[in-house]
Amino acid sequence: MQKSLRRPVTLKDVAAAAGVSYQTVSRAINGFGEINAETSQRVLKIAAELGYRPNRLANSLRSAQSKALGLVVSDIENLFFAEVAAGVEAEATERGYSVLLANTSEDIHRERTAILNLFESRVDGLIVAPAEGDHDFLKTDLPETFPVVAINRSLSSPLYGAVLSENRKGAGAAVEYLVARGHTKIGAVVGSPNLMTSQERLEGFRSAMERLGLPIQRHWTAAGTIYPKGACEAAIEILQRSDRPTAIITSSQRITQGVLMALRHLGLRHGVDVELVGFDDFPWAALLDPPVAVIAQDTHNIGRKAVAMLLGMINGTGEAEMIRLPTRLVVPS
Amino acid sequence: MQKSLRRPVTLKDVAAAAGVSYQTVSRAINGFGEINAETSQRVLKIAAELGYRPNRLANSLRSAQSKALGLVVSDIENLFFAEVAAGVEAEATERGYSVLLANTSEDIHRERTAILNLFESRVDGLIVAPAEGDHDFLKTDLPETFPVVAINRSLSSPLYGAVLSENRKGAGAAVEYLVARGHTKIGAVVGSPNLMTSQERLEGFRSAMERLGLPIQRHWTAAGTIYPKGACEAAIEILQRSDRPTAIITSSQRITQGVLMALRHLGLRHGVDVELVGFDDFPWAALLDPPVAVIAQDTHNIGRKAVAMLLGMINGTGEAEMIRLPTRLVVPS
DNA sequence: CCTTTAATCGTGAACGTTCACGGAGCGCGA
DNA sequence: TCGCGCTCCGTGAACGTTCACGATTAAAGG
Repeated sequence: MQKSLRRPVTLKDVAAAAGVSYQTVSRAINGFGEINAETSQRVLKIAAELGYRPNRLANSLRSAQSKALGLVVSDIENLFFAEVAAGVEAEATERGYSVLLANTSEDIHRERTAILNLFESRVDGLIVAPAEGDHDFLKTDLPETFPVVAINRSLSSPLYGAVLSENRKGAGAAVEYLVARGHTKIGAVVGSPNLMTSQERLEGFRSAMERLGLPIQRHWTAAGTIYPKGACEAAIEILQRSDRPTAIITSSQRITQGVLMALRHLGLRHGVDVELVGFDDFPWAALLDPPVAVIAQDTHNIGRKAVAMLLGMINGTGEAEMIRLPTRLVVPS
Repeated sequence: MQKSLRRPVTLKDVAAAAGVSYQTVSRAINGFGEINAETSQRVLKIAAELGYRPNRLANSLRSAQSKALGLVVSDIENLFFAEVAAGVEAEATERGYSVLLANTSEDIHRERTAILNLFESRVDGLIVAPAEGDHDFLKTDLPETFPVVAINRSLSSPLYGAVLSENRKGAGAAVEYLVARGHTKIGAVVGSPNLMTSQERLEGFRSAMERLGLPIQRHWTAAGTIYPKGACEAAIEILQRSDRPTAIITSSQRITQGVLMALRHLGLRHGVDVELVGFDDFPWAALLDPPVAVIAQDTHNIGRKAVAMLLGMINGTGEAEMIRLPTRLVVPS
């Protein structure tokens, strides 16, 4: 009816208005416990009239579960993580959970403080895209059994779950695609060599090349940084050689960017002088001239599966495991 | 020392271990209130040894402020919002606030439930990128003075703040740029006509054209959807005409995408047959062939300023206002 | 020596909810 | 009539913290 009170409406306010105890109101709101159907409806009606909104803080404090989970992402401005975040948010809200977002900018120290903050907010679990570096602090900062699921990179502990892509397979498919298009001299530019994604994608590249009996030239592969600039410099090294490869595989969207910058810088054209296939789909792939093929990761599902696994760990119906989602080669039409 | 307890360490645990009252521990932790320096250090040492982490839920419940703010974004997978979110997250964490993220996928109903959820989580304030539609529910669902700051689009109520870009100026600068490059026949493709951004950017386009004495053809401007597909169809309408414009201005990155798709579909080349200048910067602008000019919005600062204003409203040191950040024309080098 | 004041610390209550009970009222069979 | 069980609802406590005091001690002032 009216909500002239400055103070938010509480269970007790509703109880007083309905002439019942606040416990009864609680039962009506939650639809839980033994309560008469009529009473319940009457209470709910009054609650709606008063504009009652449950206080999740109090609920969480008492019930010792916040119905919130933390999402720690290494670079929210990277489209890959933005899409994963969308998947996480969607799955979480569908299941009645909130998402606390933290961005680390690939800084392991910021990641640590972010995780600490999230823990202090008493999130029920954590989804982390680990930055490069040592993650031992997880074991000391967090309770032994705190539910954590890693995405994109894994966390080298069976206690923590992980949702990853089939990096080796994906890279292999890219090699096969390029070979089918007549390439034999294929190089690769990946991110920091310490990163799991770089390693696995490079491994996939190498084993596919071997399987197909193609030569792997050490100076055709380079590991730079995860940012376009570093990748550009690494690519220039490769492309300046007289015996440069005719095709290059990259391990992420930002590296694809860098390689394209390198090509432009050297006056070469992609798809003509050097063909490109890179990890991660992006909306502009089809709009480049010529369009480039990409190895798309199942970004939304990475987010959704991570949430599903995490909630399983939280309520004990599931456990930490490592799952890998297939990639998909997207060739320009 | 040891944290063998399954139960998290509380203030009382630390108090017992230190032989003081829990209030004293509280004072030491918060560095607030009158406490002896020695005592404080001793307590802090013990707290650290026990691995004490404050429970923000309890803190928030008692102090009636959660030190958290809600970020409701209409499309987190849009790079513009991802960058704004990065700004929000950075400014918020620097100021000791957490960020609760919600994604609405441009659905006003999802936006409403998201805002309700956020309010139940007792966020201290809300940053909202409003979806298209009627926002009257804000007045009924939220307390009268609840702090809300809109981004990208405003909320037609002086109660709520807004952080926007100088849309008219930006569009005007784009027109001037095109005119300087010799264009006189300029069209525009914008998003949904009900959107503030579409309107303002179109207005800026029109007034600049008039100011420069150039003809505005009704059939050179089109309003589609905010997604590439709709923009593509709208652009095809324009570009199929025999008297098509030689240049087009777009009102967002996704629309730029759509126009590029239309050009490709019609066998036309951007920068050759039709020049393009669009709102929102994106990493691939410089890698297209030829590169395209863009009107960059100050995305990070939009996020940061929104947080700054919101925190001002929350602690009473500032008030709701509408501020506009300058855009920047980025021409390919 | 008594009183005042400042510094330091402790105590009870409260925030809004859920948990674990306990108790009233009713119907039903022996 | 008594007792039993079921349904429904209420009461007190608790979650971990802060708030508003009050209590204690020691130094300072007359």
